[in-house]
Amino acid sequence: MVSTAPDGGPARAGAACDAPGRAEKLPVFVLTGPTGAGKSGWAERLAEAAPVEIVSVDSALVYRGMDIGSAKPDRALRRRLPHHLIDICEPTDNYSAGRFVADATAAIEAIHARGKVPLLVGGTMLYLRALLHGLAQLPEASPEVRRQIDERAAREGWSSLHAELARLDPLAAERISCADPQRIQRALEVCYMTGQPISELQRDTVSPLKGYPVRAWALAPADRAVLHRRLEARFHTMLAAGFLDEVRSLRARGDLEARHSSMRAVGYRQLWAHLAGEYDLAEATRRGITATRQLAKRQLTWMRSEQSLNWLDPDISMSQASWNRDLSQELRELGL
RNA sequence: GGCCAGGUAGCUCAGUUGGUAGAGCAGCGGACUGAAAAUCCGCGUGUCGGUGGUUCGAUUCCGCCCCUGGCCA
Repeated sequence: MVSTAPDGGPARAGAACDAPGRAEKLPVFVLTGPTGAGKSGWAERLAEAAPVEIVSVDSALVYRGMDIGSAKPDRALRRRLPHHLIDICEPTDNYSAGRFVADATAAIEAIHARGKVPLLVGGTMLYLRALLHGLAQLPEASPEVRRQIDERAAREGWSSLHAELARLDPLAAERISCADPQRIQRALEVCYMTGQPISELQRDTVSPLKGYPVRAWALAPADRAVLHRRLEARFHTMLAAGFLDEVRSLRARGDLEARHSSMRAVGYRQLWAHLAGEYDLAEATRRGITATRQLAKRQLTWMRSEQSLNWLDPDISMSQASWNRDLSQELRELGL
């Protein structure tokens, strides 16, 4: 039995919001949406007008040195308006949903303690769901256990490991495809480390945000073709801004490899492969744009299943202004 | 102008000894609990370039025409 990480569970989440003299908990705002929809710009405008601080919900922005290809808000902007959970680890690290929940919960509490409202901005939907709906108390990834599982997979094949999972945790095996190595590995890892089936451990989870009034919006063009055009243009803009050099210097560090999860991010992965000689720049560009579209599509699938979202179309003029006005008004009524 | 090779899904192509066709990619939908910008699952009707002929039946065989690429003039 392995002890779970001190993730800051539900018990801790309640404490910081009991700001002195305030009976009601301060709200948490969420602005999500597919990549390229314009979330950052909207968040920036609101943060200029209202007492909110931005908390990034993004699995790529956490990494230092990944700026252009991740469309990271620049330093000047971050100096002017506080942003949290950006540049908090090295691209050689493996950041995770568990670390995000801990970090985001701490950031939210700190912002509330300052008498401000956190504005969660980003499109990493696993992270957002983990925050909104909770994450089970599970052990962190163990490189050693994963290495052993990988070795067995190389010898016996993943279907054999899926069969083992079916013995140890029939429920999980039923949910997980025998062609999905990543989930088979994780489920087995948890079984080995805790002696319990992951499906059992996942059974009851509590949101770290339980008790906070949450207001959530999704920013997305109603027309998918509009988003596609924007994503293609943005990829070319990134290249013109030095994206390829950025990836070149990440490779030049010498300690990063294609297998690191940071280097599997959209765009980085394809430019890395190009620099490794797998295909030319035109092909890398084509593939990068395709991968971006596919990412946006997967994000939208998550968002459709999230009931609490209010949908906004960035192309309807004046809607941003009225959104700003409404929220600023709401915050004034809270005495902020 | 002549010869050759092609013209089949948005793209690259396979195939039908004549019974109106299927892969990869793209796209679309879905799943998702410490790698999540990850990892997986599902979805294939398209005048088979046009037109005439042979045939019960033509995308398939034959004639003519159009388009693309190559070679020769």
